[in-house]
Amino acid sequence: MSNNSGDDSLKPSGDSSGAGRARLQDVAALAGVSVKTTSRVLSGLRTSPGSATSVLAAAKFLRYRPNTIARELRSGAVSSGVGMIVSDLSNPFYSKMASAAERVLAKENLELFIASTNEDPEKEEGLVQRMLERRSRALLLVPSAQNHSYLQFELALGTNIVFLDRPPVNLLADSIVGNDRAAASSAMGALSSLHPRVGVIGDRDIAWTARERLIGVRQSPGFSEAYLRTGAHRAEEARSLALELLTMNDPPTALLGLNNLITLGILMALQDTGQLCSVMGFDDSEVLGLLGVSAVGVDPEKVGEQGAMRALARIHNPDESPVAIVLEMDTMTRTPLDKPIQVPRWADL
Amino acid sequence: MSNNSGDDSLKPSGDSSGAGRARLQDVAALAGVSVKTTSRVLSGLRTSPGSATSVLAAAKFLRYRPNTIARELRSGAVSSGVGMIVSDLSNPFYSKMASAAERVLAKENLELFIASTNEDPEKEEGLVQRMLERRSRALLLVPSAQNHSYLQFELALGTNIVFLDRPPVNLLADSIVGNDRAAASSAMGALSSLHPRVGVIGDRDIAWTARERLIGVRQSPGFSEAYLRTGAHRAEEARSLALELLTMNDPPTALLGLNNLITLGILMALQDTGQLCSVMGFDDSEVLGLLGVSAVGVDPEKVGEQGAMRALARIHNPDESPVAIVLEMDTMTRTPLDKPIQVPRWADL
DNA sequence: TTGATTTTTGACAACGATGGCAATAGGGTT
DNA sequence: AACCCTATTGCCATCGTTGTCAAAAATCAA
Repeated sequence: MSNNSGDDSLKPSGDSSGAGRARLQDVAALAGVSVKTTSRVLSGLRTSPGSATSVLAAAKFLRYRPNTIARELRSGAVSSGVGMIVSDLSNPFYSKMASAAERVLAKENLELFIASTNEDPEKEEGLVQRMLERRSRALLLVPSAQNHSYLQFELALGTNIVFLDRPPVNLLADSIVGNDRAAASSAMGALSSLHPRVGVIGDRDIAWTARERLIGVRQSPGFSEAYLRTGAHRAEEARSLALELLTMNDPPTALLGLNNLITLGILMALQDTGQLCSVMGFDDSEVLGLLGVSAVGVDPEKVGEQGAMRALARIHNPDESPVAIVLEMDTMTRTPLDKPIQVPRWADL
Repeated sequence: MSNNSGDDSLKPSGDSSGAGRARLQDVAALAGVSVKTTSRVLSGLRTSPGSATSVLAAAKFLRYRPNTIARELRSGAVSSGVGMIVSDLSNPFYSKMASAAERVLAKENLELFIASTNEDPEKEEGLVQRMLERRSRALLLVPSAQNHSYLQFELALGTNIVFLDRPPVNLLADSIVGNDRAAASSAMGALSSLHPRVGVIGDRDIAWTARERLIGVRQSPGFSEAYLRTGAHRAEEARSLALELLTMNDPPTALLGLNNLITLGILMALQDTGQLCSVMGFDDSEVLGLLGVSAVGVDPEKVGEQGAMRALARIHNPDESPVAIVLEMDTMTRTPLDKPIQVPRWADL
């Protein structure tokens, strides 16, 4: 009852670093009960009302905050965090994905660590390893690398890995992707049934989505290599490539942008030349909505949400076999595809 | 030398959960040295070449990965993660901020946890507490709450907290904010010197930035309450409010949007009515650039970057006194402010 | 060869929390 | 009053890693 006289191992004091924070032991000493009882009260297990009140009072007085690190170590060194690795967090496409995932995970009291590869495949494995060293409960991965066999061992160890937007290569794991190839094919088909010459601008072929879209476009009747330009990664690069196409002798009367930044570049080019041209783009956004540009793509929020749910499902039922979810891509038709897009040329004013 | 016969406490086996991962102890046993020597080799401390090679080989063979949780617990229960709490990760303004912070922190091998309050002040304290329970090295906070005295104690304990975009209330802590009031005032001044009637659309006054911008606008000569509408939080709400102003008997000839989503709503309204109207907006974005809308604001990447750097500085030198950095807001003039903005009315086609 | 010095090593204890289990206190029944 | 049964409690070990410190081994000088 009164072992609070002659205390010994109380070491918290005014150290400049993280010290000074109350530990369970400190709360126990103040409340006059054992550490274990304190732990029990704070985790809501059965205790006598007496110890409950004194422990709660002591905890409040000392502003006790449990130490997640210690708790996680004790309970099997499994973190309550989920790692997410995206290729570029500043791209709204991925940040929306991250946001949706965060929203889903927060409901289950799981936190989200985020890291960005900046499309550097070399960086991917390093970041993945760091997430694994943290013993994340799951990993949401927008892969940049071309080979994921390095994850085989982790997967066998029971790590939950979900691939977002792009499937794993040489690995059997959960994935949420869109049917990029078919969507690209049908977008190209729709445009080329209305236009004699359709220009296509594509990304560097680092990402799976970029490659799939290219394949789809090439498969479509009406496609011509002469009107294809690839290698654009930022909007500015796409702008130059679009200008190349638009200044040809027989310029295309429609342009297809194979991702959101590229489509932006196309619009900039149209603004530069003032040409009349239909446009269609991958990955919808506010700009496209406002300018009436038709778009095709998956909703990144849906990918993030489904990915997070997939991870939760796997956490709760680890022995399920991998599921590959393919989301249908929605086409949003705004300006009819035979009509040109108007981009205001404000710089002339 | 050969204590690998008659091993005892080796417990990793085919458990379905996180078990099965090699521990330092397993590597040590295989390499035939003590746990401590193993630890030393792996952290690059001086050892004999012999133990170094055998340990490294064993670690590689067993695919050993250090356990960050245990490591952090041992070294003072301080995490190598930095927490970031934003109001809305799906808003590009904040995701760019987060992206820039992540980039800076990654260079120092610090990870980033992200959580979103969705502008709910109630949620803020809970999320902050969870980050603190993780013993984050620092906290980057875009605050929603109106009072931060609850952080006084944490600050005294040596937690590094940096406020981003909005300053702390009732607390002395590092902050990186813009001079919203002055910028709003001068934007309003610029517009009203050219236009007889300037309409202003503002946010709900939950955020400090929203309140400051309103104050600035009100202080400016030429301001009229009759042409102010507030309470817009999403683009759609701003669109309705803008329509209200545009359908008045004496509609404004210029509109000022007090944040990025609002300005988007204004553009949608102009598209609806087809009216000629100048526009200026807070927080620059691609849409505004493409449509030639002038903008004023801080670069969110700069806020994120500076905030992260501030946190790093404080981690390295904890006894520094709090610094409040005020970033000048840049004005980006595109379409001259007396000229109307053209928003293509594609829906009529 | 001996002793002094340096290098390399391993036993042990910690970090802060929780699970297992035995000890104790409390309450009820005969 | 003696018993049993349950509710409550506290001791100890443990999670995986690293700091401390002293022992052991290797190196060097005389």
